[in-house]
Amino acid sequence: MKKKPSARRPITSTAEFARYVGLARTTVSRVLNRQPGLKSNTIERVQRAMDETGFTPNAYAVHLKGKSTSTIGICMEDLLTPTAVKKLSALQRLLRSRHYTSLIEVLEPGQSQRLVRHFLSMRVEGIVFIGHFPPEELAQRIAELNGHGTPHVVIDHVGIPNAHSVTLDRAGGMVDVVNHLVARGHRSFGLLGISAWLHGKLGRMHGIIQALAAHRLPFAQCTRSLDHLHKRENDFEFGRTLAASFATLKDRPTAYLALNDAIAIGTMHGLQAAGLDIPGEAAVTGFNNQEICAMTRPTLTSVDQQIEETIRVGAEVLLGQIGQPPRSKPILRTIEPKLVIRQSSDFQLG
Amino acid sequence: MKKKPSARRPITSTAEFARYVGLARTTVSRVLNRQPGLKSNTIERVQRAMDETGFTPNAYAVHLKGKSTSTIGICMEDLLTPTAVKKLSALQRLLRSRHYTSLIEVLEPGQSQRLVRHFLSMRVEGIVFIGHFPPEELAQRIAELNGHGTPHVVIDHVGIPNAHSVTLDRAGGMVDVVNHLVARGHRSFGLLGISAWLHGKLGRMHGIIQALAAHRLPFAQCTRSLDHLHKRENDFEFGRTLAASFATLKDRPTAYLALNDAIAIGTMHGLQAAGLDIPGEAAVTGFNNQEICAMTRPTLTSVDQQIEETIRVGAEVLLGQIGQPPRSKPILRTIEPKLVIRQSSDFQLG
DNA sequence: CTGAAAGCGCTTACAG
DNA sequence: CTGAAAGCGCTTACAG
Repeated sequence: MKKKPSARRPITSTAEFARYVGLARTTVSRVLNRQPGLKSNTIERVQRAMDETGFTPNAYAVHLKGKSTSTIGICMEDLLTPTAVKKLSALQRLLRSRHYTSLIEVLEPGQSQRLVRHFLSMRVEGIVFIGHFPPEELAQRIAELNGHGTPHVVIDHVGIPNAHSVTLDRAGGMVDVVNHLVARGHRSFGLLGISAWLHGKLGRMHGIIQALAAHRLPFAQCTRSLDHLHKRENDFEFGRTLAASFATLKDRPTAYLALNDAIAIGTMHGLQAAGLDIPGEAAVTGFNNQEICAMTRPTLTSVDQQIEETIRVGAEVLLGQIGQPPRSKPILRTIEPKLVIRQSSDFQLG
Repeated sequence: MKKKPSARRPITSTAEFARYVGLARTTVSRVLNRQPGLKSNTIERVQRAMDETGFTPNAYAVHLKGKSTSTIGICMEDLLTPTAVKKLSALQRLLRSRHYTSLIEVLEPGQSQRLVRHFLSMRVEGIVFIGHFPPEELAQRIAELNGHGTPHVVIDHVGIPNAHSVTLDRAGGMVDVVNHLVARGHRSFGLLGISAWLHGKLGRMHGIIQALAAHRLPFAQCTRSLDHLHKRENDFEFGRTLAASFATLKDRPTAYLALNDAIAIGTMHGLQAAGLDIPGEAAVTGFNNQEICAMTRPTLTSVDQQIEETIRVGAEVLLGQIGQPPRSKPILRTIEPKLVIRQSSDFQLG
């Protein structure tokens, strides 16, 4: 039976604690820092006293004496999307295994400078940005960190000058999707939410164009977008209304490529509500490969972001900078996503 | 155009910084701490110099001088379930608005003492536990914190001795579910994953029994559980196989109450695969009211946890302890969940 | 506003 | 192992 912790004022300094144990402050410090040349009896006495009193050395004093903080700042766009959270979770676990503590903060609009200052005042050894941020603001922060010599890595956000970054090759993902659908006999494609030409060569649009060209399918004739007809607020609803509009078209596409899983699922609902069979009369694909893809009817083909790999590489890029001279050129690493074929597209046309 | 931050060694102390600004260290400290009686010109000079150099005062030194850390430790069971993440997100936002910094950690099995020590060494002003933990271990940590006089609150986990806690009235949620289904004409209920008699009066089972009794429906005759037939690994699959087994029963229940949304959705798949119409031939309800409930076919009736309210109350309980003498009796607050009726159960039986 | 000084709780040589 | 001492980067009276 463990002794009940005393309800009196807790011990707050090594001096007080050393008096309690009956050892010198120096000796206690040595035990706490696992230094060699100590009698096992002494170590035990200190351990026991720590259990009895619950004493913990003040981290602020420890680090003030020059000991590295072993702390990494993680700046999140939000904690709302499953992929963002998975990245955070994977990163935190990985950092923890390397004995780093994470300082996790969600960036509120316009607060990036304040947030980075907070991280710096906590003397973090590096900062990770996960998600999408106002580009000029992020660029400014990266410039400051580079000026400071504080390591960083930007995950997901492509195109920030002088930023070390890790990005998903979304183009490659769409190439796989298009190849798969073409192999299943599809020649006409509805694009849902993929109207923006983002991310240059790593962007979805680039991949779609590239893949179609490789099959000698003219992009303009083979693809159709109705994004302009509907407002995107709730992704699921957006997909549903898009699908409803597509369903009324005379020569409607046989395959539907959605920006993400929620839009894809909404699309399936919309098409099914219009009496269309999936995948018999229409193939649908999502993006992100959330758990939910296995729970829909039919199950949804999607593109997996390879989050573990992304985070592994991100951490490598970040930790590789610690204690090294600053790099002159930004590091750019690309992650290849992976197509996961499920029922919603797995049907051979005519 | 902002000046490019200098690439030279950053300024790391007020002494150095004061020299840079051309003011006394004392004066700089006063500006940083927004103390009165300073010329606006002086304040501006310091501000400008901070922008130029990116200098941030060392938080470890600041707090060592006795300034409160304004830090709260948040101990999460995991970051895997949407509800857990929503709670974390809401809590962090709320604490931030009160000018508290969050230290977020995920508890790895058996590491609770180490984690709490880490929080204490960071001199947090309180600790929040979110999720379910090994009860004896959590009880031990709570005892230690009480001994220390460190404020805490336990969210979700009921029954920890001497813990201040906020819990969902799951019984109340199930009462609402049962009342709703009885009103729709149901008299026989399949229980999916709800075989354990957890949480006493706040537990689901208690609510189901209570509600059935109020309608003079004998619990033993009216409910059926097949949980023992299948192993619960993946909740969705668990629901699917449970439903398949229920479908083979001669006198199968007309309504199905699932432990959570994933099981409910699996159940819908299983029942539909057996050719049953939902809600025409079987009603299904979930628990947690995740976004996904609006994306299934049919959409899923579920019980909303009222996360914002839970977190609001949790923060109130925690922050209310700071700077106050320790309470002799633990605070227990209950949150009432809210039934959200959707298609999966919204059908009047014969 | 300046400047010198004390002290927060540690770690780390140093001499015994 | 002990004990006295210096110093990390701050804040806060205190005298000018």
